[in-house]
Amino acid sequence: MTDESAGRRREPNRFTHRELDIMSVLWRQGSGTVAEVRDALGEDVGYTTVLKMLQILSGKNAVRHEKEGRAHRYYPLVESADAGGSALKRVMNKIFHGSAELLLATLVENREFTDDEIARMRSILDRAQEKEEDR
Amino acid sequence: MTDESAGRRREPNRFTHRELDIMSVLWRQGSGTVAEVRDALGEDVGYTTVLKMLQILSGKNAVRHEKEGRAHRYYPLVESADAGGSALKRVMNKIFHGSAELLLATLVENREFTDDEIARMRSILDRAQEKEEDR
DNA sequence: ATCATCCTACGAAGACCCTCGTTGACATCC
DNA sequence: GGATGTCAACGAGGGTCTTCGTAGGATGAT
Repeated sequence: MTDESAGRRREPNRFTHRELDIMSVLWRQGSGTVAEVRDALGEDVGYTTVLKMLQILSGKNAVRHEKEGRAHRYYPLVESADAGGSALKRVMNKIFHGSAELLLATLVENREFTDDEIARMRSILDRAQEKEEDR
Repeated sequence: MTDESAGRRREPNRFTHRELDIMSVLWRQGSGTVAEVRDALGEDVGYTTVLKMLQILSGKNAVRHEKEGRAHRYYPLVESADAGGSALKRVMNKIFHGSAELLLATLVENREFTDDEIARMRSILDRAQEKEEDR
């Protein structure tokens, strides 16, 4: 049975659970060798497991690697903002009926923010509105 | 190999892709029989597939069902806000380094909002700030 | 040279996900 | 009564995901 007929999506920038763990490390740290990524994952994952995941991600063109000594250093090719945009879209559509407001409301309900954070979030909205008015 | 030792998460309110499709229908419509859910999914999915997914979701206590004539009517037990909160947390932590601001910025970058929408989002932030000041 | 260490590469094991075919129950229509 | 249609239940098939064992190459120490 093919992916398509099985109904599986091959959306761009979509990662499996473990792939996302790995990408998360690379986004945070900019790059990493297998050993570095493995250390950064708090969990107890085998060395070859991490290597395998990075090889799979290479196959998907989500990362690239360069030789560094005897090892390889991996760099993310997919931007976190792109992956995040896809993920947010999916969450917004499937769970929040396509409503960004509902999404934002849930976000602020589940965490407390400082005044500063709220101010910065407000200015993000201000900028979006200015852009809107320019059109 | 158990789930735990395999490193798989059994996080609450976490759904597979297809499960989320089904839950999404139930959240939108409040409830549904197998046939109704199947119709609501735009895609071409077999009847027994939808039934099976609903049975799986029952096993996870994500839905419950009542007899209705010869059929069963399914109701969501998990709230969409709960599932959304978990999903947002995961996206925020894995992709946006735990930054809600970065998340919001990506959200507004990927979609254009009307003045009204932005105003309502702003008032969501206002309310969050008031709550903060009360403490 | 020999050994230990660190690395990549390969492939298989097993859990998981999603699919649907088949069966049997029950109702309705002719 | 027999044919038809709708339904739940079960289970198997095949793809995906994640794991790691093993092999083999390179490097450095003894």
